This record gives sequence, structure tokens and C-alpha cells, in this order.
Amino acid sequence: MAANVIPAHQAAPALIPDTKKMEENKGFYNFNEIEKKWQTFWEQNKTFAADDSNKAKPKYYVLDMFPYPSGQGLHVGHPEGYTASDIVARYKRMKNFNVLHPIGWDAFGLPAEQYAIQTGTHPAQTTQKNIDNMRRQIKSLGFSYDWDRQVDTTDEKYYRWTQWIFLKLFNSFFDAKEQKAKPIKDLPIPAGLTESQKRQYIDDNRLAYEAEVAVNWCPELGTVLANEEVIGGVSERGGHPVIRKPMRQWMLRITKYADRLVDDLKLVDWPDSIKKLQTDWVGKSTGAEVDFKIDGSDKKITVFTTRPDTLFGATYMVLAPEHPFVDEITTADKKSAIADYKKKAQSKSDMDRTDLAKDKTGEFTGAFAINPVNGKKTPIWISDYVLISYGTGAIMSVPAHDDRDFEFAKKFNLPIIPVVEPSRKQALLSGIGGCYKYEGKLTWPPSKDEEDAWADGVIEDILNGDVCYTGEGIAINSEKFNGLSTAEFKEKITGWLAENKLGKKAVNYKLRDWLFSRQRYWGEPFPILHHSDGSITALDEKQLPLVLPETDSFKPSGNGEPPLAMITDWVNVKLPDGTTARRETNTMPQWAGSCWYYLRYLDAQNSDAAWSKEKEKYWMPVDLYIGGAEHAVLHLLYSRFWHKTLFDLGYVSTPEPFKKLINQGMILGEDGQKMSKSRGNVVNPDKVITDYGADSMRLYEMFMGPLEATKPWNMQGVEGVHRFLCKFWRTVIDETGNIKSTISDIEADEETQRLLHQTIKKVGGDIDNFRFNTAISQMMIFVNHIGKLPALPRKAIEAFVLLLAPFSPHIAEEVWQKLSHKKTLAYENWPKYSEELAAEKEIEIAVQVLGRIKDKIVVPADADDEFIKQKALACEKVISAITGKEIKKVIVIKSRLVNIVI
RNA sequence: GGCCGAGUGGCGGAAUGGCAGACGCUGGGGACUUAAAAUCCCCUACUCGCAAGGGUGUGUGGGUUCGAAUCCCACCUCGGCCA
Repeated sequence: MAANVIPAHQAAPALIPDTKKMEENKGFYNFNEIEKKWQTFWEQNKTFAADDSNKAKPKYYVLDMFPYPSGQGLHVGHPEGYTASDIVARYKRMKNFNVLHPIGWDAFGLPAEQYAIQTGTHPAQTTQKNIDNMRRQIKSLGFSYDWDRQVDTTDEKYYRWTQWIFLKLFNSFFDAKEQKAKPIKDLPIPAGLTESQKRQYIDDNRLAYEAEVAVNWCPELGTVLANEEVIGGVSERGGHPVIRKPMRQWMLRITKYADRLVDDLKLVDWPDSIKKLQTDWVGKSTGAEVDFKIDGSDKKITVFTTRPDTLFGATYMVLAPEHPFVDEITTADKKSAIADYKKKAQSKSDMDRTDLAKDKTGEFTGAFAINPVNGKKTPIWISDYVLISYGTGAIMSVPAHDDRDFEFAKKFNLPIIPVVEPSRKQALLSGIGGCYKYEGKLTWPPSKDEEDAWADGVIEDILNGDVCYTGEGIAINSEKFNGLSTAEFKEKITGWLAENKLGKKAVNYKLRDWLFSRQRYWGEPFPILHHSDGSITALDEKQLPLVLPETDSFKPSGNGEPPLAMITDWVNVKLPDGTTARRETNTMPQWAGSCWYYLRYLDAQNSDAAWSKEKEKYWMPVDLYIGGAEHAVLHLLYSRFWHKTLFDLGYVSTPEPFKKLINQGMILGEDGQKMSKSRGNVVNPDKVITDYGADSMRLYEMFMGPLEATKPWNMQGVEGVHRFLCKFWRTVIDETGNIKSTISDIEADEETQRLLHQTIKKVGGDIDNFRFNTAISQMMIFVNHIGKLPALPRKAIEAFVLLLAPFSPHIAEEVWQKLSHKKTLAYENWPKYSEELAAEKEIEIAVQVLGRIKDKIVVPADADDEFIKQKALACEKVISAITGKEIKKVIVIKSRLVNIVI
């Protein structure tokens, strides 16, 4: 190992003989002391400090999703992912990689603030206390983090740069043609604008902008909540009522990146399920925007539809209750009913409104629109199943071919005109009638005729408007477009609409711009000033950080004013030109700090820049990112968005931040239920470590099952792996704490040699594939074997210690040291195996007759097929099974089995 | 309702087209011990049988294949995410 790579290997710590304790706990080893000793050693010697400038080794960046330092401390779920990533980090170091493995604290967030409101304790205090506790817990597990790179999102030295990135967003616009962000100064400004129009135009193009949006306002919590924080109309935390309310908010223009966020998923090695979740979240759909003139008005309603081919079947229109035209077009006799309905809709969440299972509601406005394709008058309704935030906030309703429109039409007796006729096959595929599903392969068709009759029945129902058909087919009731297929029709009608200036091809996304402000104290302040003339400006980079002001009142005012608004001497700013301005009083959401922490790790101490370009170039992208699946959409999407903006502006060199992603599964309580305080099934890692040691804890978490799986905790399982470590200890260490006298420089016998090489191969291969549970099984098999040997070959023991080291590093270091090694094993070379030595000499082969096992034979590993075949045919049991029958075929699968077909 | 994942002994799991149940836990039996703990050895899917031995078996039903836990189709159940 090159000496320049490891920061000085000082003399190793003293050996721990501790014979007395060994006597007392025969069979145990003193894990508490050993673990403490090595943790201190690693820390004092900075054993795991990453080297930013090592050109001799390939780099490897292993990242954990950093934790929120909660008052409850670590949960057994945390160490699962952290142990997996630590095993990979330690393994890669031994495979001669220069490894970056950092950790930090995602420390802004509501719990500390709620606690502050209740007790008056400053959130910074609570946060520090929690961080200290969690750091102690994490250190007690012996993870190989480079602690000098620790970040804390609430530290002004950190959030200064979060604010800096916000300024980058604020000072950029998205160039639609080039599909990338550019500095706002390069924004082409249309000629002939007044100064204030110009300013407005610029503000409207910034990636960070202010807007009046309907938000989930929770009066009790005094803040806006994200959709996912509202469950069934009440807040997730505390169950307080939530209402929809338009408020001024900061937004980030993530929608501009919609296409790139989807397309670039092909650049990363992530589970398909996560890629799909992200793609669906963005929810791109292509279709057309169509203009409907309002009867007796110059106004027109624009709708977005993915099915412009069904325009002739549009029998009514529906506006979202919040649509700006509603009040204007409502006829006098309908005014009060419409007003009532709007009020009711206000209190419903989007989720309640769009729930298919819920009964449809709505009101007729009294107004009509003109269908542009046939000039027919169609009534305009409002209903809460149409959302103002999706598409244009208005739809054309085609009840014959859309489930929700169909339900609505049935309820309010609106006409249903079918305009798509499916073929028999399409009718079968639709699943209408619930008879059976036709999947292109007829496993149970009664007969062709019966099937046709059934399909015809379905088609008849569709043509009568008795059922809703959402699939494709041939156009009917569509005048000159009759007979076209759905795809052809879409193409033609979109062209026709464009020609006649009645509509155009359009793309719509489910993804909304990111609501980026919170009415809370415990978050990053926005580096923004509001001037008396209504304009907004950003602070200069050099004025950062804008530090969160001290206060002892964390309670929101209740009218939407955040706590910061009440700190008047902070809010009101006197400018050099004598004018005054108010600071932005919202703060950023918790996502902000976690969007870019992986970049700060690269250069955590840098006070001149968020990170240096060289370091970014050297370390990025993250090679392996491990964390919970709960962040599959939002955190990863937000991070990728920021990263892409930084990429466009030239601050990072890769289009994607995280190359490979793995989600660890959930760990359930011993009762198979989700761990929770109320169920009383929470397992405390501290207790496990005290009772069995960190090495056993780590090993058990990995031995439970596949990393991605959900699996229940079992304390007896911890005991099992603990016994394995004790057994290994006893096999190599005697009762006085010295290496056993049975260990010497003898050659390993053939079987031991073979098992060792098989173990090296399997453990390495399993780590490469993140299959830690089976790697551990193999190590158990090895230890069971050497435990029976009267004399132990030192070389084999040493190789095994290195294999064990990534999993249970403390015991491995201690044994390594007792084996007279002077340096940590962290940078020893990973043992190599030889295929030849790993290969079995003789193998057992199963002999089947017609696929049923009859006997087993043992043959040399290199026996040829003919030899195996003859030997198989000579088996007594085979002979008795095949006597009198003709052998049709003999299949020989090398080193597996023989199958005799008769 | 949609999407994703999973269903294998008493339990966690292994085997991804080739000997089902590796490894660990639990349970049973034995050795050591005055005794216990610890440790070591043996057994531990179900079923018929005194035994030798046989049969069945990877959620259910079908299919592909010489051969299916594994691939295909349908269904059932559970879990997660989204609505």
C-alpha cells in the first residue's frame, strides 16, 4: 500500500489482553472495549480521510442520504443503509479505490420549531443537542466516514451557499430553444417595453419567481403545507384543518426541466421502479389545446386534451371552480348556486376532488360555448373534478370516452355521443363487461363465435352510450373525419385546428412549479429585498450569508405572516440611497439544504466558494447513493433539478448527480409491524450495541435478508450472528487474549484452501452485487470449517480477517493486530482468489429419469459428457426405472445433472 | 382505483431454467458439568411406514420445456407508493 495515500499510520493502539474478563465470559470477546479502541484510533489517525488529489487511484464516491437529527435519535432503519454503504466504502478502499464517504445533518425542519413554540427552547439548541446525540450513535457503529467533511444545513457556513444557489436560480432564466438555464442578463427583452414592464418581464422569466398561488394553508400551524403533508383535508402533523388560499409564494421553475428530468434518466443506473415513479411524476402528455368561443362573448376558453380526436363527442364543458371566467359568464339566475359551489370546493383538497370513487358534483353556469369543429352550442359547467392547476383549468367533456366525464354526464343527464368505434379485438382488450381479459393469447376462449358475439355486445353498448370506452378505434359521428383511426385523426385534427387558428399541438405536464417558501422560522432566509416601489432585488453574493436573526418568538402570527416578519429591526432595511426596503420573511423548505449537500462534501471547509471546480471534477458524480425509497420522487427530483441548473451555468461538470441508486428496505418490529412508539416495538440501536457490539449489529442488519427487502427484526437473529463472531474469536484467540498456538505458517490442506478461495470469490462478488446476506453465510461456512481444524494456516486466517473487515471492522482490526500487523487493515489489499484453487475436484451429479431424481453419482469435475452419461446409465436405480423402455434422449448438464428421457 | 413489489419449512431467508430449503434462528436429542450457563455433536418441510423405502411439496389454476420456486397467462392474498 502506497504510504502517501494513507495519512500517517501511527503506531497502533495497545492490544487488549483483558484475560480476567475472558475468564468470566468464556466464549465471549470484549467487544465493548475493542470497538471503542478502534473507533478512537480511526478518529485520531483520520484513517478514513479522503484524499482530494490522488491521481494514482480511481475515485469512488459512496453517499448516504443524510439524516434529520431527530430527538428520538437513530432508528435501526438508519444503520441498515449506512452499514451497506460502509461495507462498500471499506471494500473499495481495499480494492485500491480512493474513497469519499461523508456524512452530515439535514437539520432544518419543523419538529425543532414546534418544540421551540411549545417550550421556548431555541431550535438551534435542540438541533445541536440532537446532532450531538446522533453523531455519538453513528460513531458507535464504526462507520468509515471522513468526519472532517461533515455538513450541517443549519450552519450559516453551509446555508450561505444554499442562499448562493438560490441567487443563481433567481438570476437565471431558461432558454427554451437551447433547453438550458442562462444568466438573466442574457435574456432577450422585447422592444418597446416601459421600465416597469421590462422589470416585470425579467421577473417573469427568472427560475425563482414570486407568484400568487392557491396553497394549502393551515391556520393552526400557521403555514403553508405541501400536498403530501395534507391527508384528507387535515394536516399530517396534528390533524389540523387545511384550507385552499391564494397567497404570495416563491416558486422554482422546475417545469422547464421536465423533459430533461425524464430524458436523462437513461443516463443513470437506478431501479426501473424509481425511474418510472419519476417519469410518472413529471407526467408528460401530448395532445392539443383547443379554443372554445363563449356564446355571446368575445372570450374563448382554452382546453387541453390528449384526445383531440374526440372533439365531436364533446357535449359540454367544465371549468375548475377557480377559473377566472366563472363569475363573468355565470348568468344572473345561477349566481348564488355557483357562489355556493365555489365556496364548498375551496375546502376540498385536490386529492378529494379527483378521487374517482367519490360522487361527482357540479353546477351549470347558464352559459354556453361553441364547439369549434361543428359549431354546436355546449353548456358550460363548473365542477371540482377539474383542477385549476392542471392543464388550462378547463376541459371539454367527452362522456362517451372518458370515465369521469361519463360519470358526470350520467349524474346530470348530459348527452353522450360516441365518436370512437373499437374493433372486436379492441373491444375485447378494453375489459368492458368484466367477462375476461384478452391478452393477445387465447387461454380460455369458449369459441371464436362466442367471443365475437361477446365483442359485438360490447361494441353495441358503446355505440348506445351505455358504457364508456377510453381506448382507440375508428372515428364515427365525426363528419368528414369518419373512418380515421385514432392516431390518424389526432394528427389531422391538430393540423386542421392550427390552420383555422382554433388550436394547436400542445404538451402538458403533471409536474407543477415547485412551491419553495414556508412561513416558518427554522429555515434558510431568502436573500431578497422588497422595495417600496414594489420591485424586488436580490442581495449580492458578497452579502451572504444572510443570517437567520435571533428571536425568542417562534410562533407564526396566524394571518400568514411568518415569525421573521415580527422581527422588525431585521426586516426593515435602510439602503445606501436612503430608501427603505423589507426583507423577504418567508424561509426556504427543508428540501433546499438537501438538494446540494453531496456537493458541499467535496470541499466542506471552503470559505471562498461552495466547492472548488477541481474537486467537483475529480469526485463527481456520486458513484453509489443509498437511502430510503421514501425519497424516490421529491428529494431526488429536486436535487436533479438544481444539479442541472448548476450544470447549465457551468458550476458542475456532470448532467446527473447520482450514478447508481439503491433503496434499502424497511425494518419492521419483532411483531412484523411498522416500528412505532405507540406499538412499543421500537428497537434501540444503543441497546443492541451495548449488549452485542457494533460489529454484531452491523452484521445482523446485513444478514437479515436482501438490502432492498422489508424485513422484521429478531433479537435472536442478532444473537446468532454474535455467536458467529464469538466463534471466530475463539477459533483464533486463546484464553489469554493471544493468537492461538494452533495457528502457524503451515500450508492449508486442499479442502481448506478450496473453501478459502471459494469464500474470497463469493464474498467479493456478493459485495459487488449488494448481496451482503449471502456473503455472510459464506463466511459462516468458512468459520464452521476452520473451527474443526486441529492446526490453522496463518495465511488463510489473515485472508479471512480481511474479508470480514468491511462487515465487522472492529473485531477484524483487533485480530489483525494480534496477528502482528502494525498498521490498520483498512488499506490492505483485498485478497485475490484463484479459479483453479476454488474449483471442486469431484462433483456430485443428480441422475433423473423423466425429470425425477432417481440417484446421484460422483464424477471428477472435468469428466466429459459421455463418461457422465455412461455412469448415470449404469446406476441400479436407473436401470430398474428404464428397463423395458426405450431411451429417447439423455440430457447431460455439466456439473449439474443428467436427465434420461424415455 | 392506478402503479410497483412480494408470496418458499415453526421463523428470517437460499437457490433466477438443472439436486428446493444453503446460512442463521427456533425446537428436540446427546456429550461435557455436582448442576447450570457457555461450547461441541446429531436431528428438525409435510406425509405413509416398525424399518428399508415410498409419496407430496415453493399462494391457486392453467401453459411452455427433457426439466419450472424461477419463464408465460389468469386468479387470490399481503405490503409499499400514488390518487
